[in-house]
Amino acid sequence: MAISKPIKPTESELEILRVLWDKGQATVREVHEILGEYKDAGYTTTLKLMQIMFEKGIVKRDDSSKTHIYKANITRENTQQQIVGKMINSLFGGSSTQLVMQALGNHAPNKEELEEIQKLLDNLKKQ
Amino acid sequence: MAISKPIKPTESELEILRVLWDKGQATVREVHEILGEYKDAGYTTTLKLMQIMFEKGIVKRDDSSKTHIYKANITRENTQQQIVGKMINSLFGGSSTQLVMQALGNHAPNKEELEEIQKLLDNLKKQ
DNA sequence: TTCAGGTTACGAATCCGGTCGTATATTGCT
DNA sequence: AGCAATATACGACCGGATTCGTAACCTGAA
Repeated sequence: MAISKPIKPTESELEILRVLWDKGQATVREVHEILGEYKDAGYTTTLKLMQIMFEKGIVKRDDSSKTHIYKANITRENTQQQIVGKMINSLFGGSSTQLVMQALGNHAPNKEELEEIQKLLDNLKKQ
Repeated sequence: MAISKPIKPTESELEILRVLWDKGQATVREVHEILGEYKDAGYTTTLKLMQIMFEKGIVKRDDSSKTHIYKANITRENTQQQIVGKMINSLFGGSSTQLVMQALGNHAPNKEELEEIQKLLDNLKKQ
């Protein structure tokens, strides 16, 4: 397994990544309009952000036509793992269980989700 | 229950808070030396940070003697909740279950912890 | 009293994320 | 060709976080 550098997207970058992950790919305008539903920043702000993300290697883009098409260059799963891992260390003293208890305690899941977690738990017990 | 303002400690502030939470209280020097085990910043940097945290109300202090004694002014639990809640929304589309699966999948807990989680799960199922 | 060591206070420099204005290029239409 | 619409590129600014140098202030020991 290759060692992945500690990518640390900022808050704004995460918002953009979410759009890219959901849609698979998108132009600056598409991203900007989706973000615009709950946030108001100028178009060039979104553009600049995505350009910087490109320089950082967080996204890739197809610039063969005038309107560039962007895609995420890091996976949702990896990013989640990075961030959750760091949080477990910095906030929960390295105990994933503490985090799980917190999350379940304050955001109770529904029946189906409970089942899902139960299944995973059963699997872990077997090992 | 009083509405708690959205306190958002920075990364550095969290490091300091962790020391304060663990020890209950500490002087600037104590905090600085503990942080120094894995980080090197000048003493006055730590001091300034803690002074700013005091102004923000994140910590309180007893300045009756020359060497001030600091304590956290927000609880670990509240802070965890804040941050985990935000992460669930921004990274897991509002699904705490997704976060739980992530955490358990990548940081497998031991037997005792599994039991603990199982207990909580059973409780949630009853509701 | 005097001085050395440790402590707080404070201002300034720097860095980085986020924001935007403006210039420049490309494209399609008339 | 000329124009309007839309894109990208780029530099500048703002604010907050972080860092540190220096001054001012105790306090205990010699």
